[in-house]
Amino acid sequence: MSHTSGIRQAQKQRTRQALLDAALELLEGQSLSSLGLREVTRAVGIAPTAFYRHFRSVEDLGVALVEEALGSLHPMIRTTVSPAGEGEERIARAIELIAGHVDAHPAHVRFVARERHGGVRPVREAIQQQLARFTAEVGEALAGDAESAGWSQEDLLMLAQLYVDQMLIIASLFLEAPASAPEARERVSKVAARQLRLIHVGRRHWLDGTDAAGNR
Amino acid sequence: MSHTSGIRQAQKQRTRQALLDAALELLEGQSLSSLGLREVTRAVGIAPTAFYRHFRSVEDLGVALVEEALGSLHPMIRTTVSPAGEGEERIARAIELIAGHVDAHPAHVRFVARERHGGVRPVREAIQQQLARFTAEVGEALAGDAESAGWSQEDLLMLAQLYVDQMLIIASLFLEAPASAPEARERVSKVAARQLRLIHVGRRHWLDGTDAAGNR
DNA sequence: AATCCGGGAGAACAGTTGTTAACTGCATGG
DNA sequence: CCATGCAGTTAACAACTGTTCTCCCGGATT
Repeated sequence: MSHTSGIRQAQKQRTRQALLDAALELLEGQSLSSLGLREVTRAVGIAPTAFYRHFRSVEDLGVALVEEALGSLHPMIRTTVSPAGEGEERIARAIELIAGHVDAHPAHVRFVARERHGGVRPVREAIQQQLARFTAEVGEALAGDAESAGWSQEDLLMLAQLYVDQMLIIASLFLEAPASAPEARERVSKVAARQLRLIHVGRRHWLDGTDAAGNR
Repeated sequence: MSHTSGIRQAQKQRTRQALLDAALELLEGQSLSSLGLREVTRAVGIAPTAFYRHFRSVEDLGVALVEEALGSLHPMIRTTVSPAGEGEERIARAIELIAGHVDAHPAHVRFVARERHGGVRPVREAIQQQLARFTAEVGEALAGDAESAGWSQEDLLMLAQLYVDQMLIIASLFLEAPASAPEARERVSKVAARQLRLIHVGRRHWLDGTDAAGNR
């Protein structure tokens, strides 16, 4: 049996993390499919062969990066989508939250945006899977909302998907807006807010023409 | 002077096209940043050094691929977005058109989706530039629409951007839905239609709470 | 008919890559 | 306290990369 504690295990996880960090940094200028095993170990300062003690391949490392980038983001969903409040205020808070996350973890965001449609199948699928989880969670959160009364499960999920995709788009827009240019950031915020607002308006009037409303 | 015609020029453009085609095919399983010059020439059947007669680097070839993938798509915009008709019908036609395009040129679509956030700067920028053109064109087309009366230029552009992004999302969804599974395709069509419909509803009620409407 | 031009071939270069094998040192469990 | 396990090292491998220089040959130009 292997204890979870101990100097040995701790050191292992430390170099493992170093590999992840180094890879993430190297990935700012290239895609995962061109990231070399030796390149990563060189950046960390260990022998190339030591890589195999932690990952079977660079693909494997990529999948681990997906978990690191998106795995810890799930709790954030509930605390953002679900709380009540006026629509306009919720939109502003969501955008602020996205901008803050991009500022805090730009490399993670870039990685996800890049590898979502990237050349490495397992990584692509891991991301899709995480995003599907997000969609399901957002769907649940939306279901608890008063504005979702009368909505079919199908419609709720399509709206959730719309929101999740929009989050990614907004995040990648913030990523491209240099942190040193507050004007660009503000422009992105403005446009993103309007888009979310339009979706919100569409949501409010979604059932207007339905039989359930009686008119038509 | 170099004549535009002649056996010589024709043959050159032929191998150039062969390079583009081979690259596009190789890119189905990897990203551009990992595509090797030799890899491409090997697939075409010419010496590695001959590559330089056509492109200065793989990056250069990538930019050319962007032009090939998106350049010829601009005329399609007007003929899709602008023609009048009932909203529901326009949505169905747009989705059909996207599905058809993905079926006809899957590799091109995959390339754009992949390299839009990919690791090669010049290619990324070329794509962004083309998409910006699309946004402007869609914006113009929307401006001529009766439903856009009273809309500010800013709002029109944010809606256009929303549409363009949505087109890409839908296209990449079709790409992932195997052409051999009509059920998956149908599911994508259904969800995409609902999303476009919701955006359309939001568009119709966008100005509802505005002073221009007199109320509130 | 003679010349020129340029797409392509060939060889060679210095580096790089992933992966193997056999090793060393040290924290760990009995 | 000693034997074991395992993170990390060193050396070596065949294969591959982008790029340079030199050459060749056939269509184009005069």
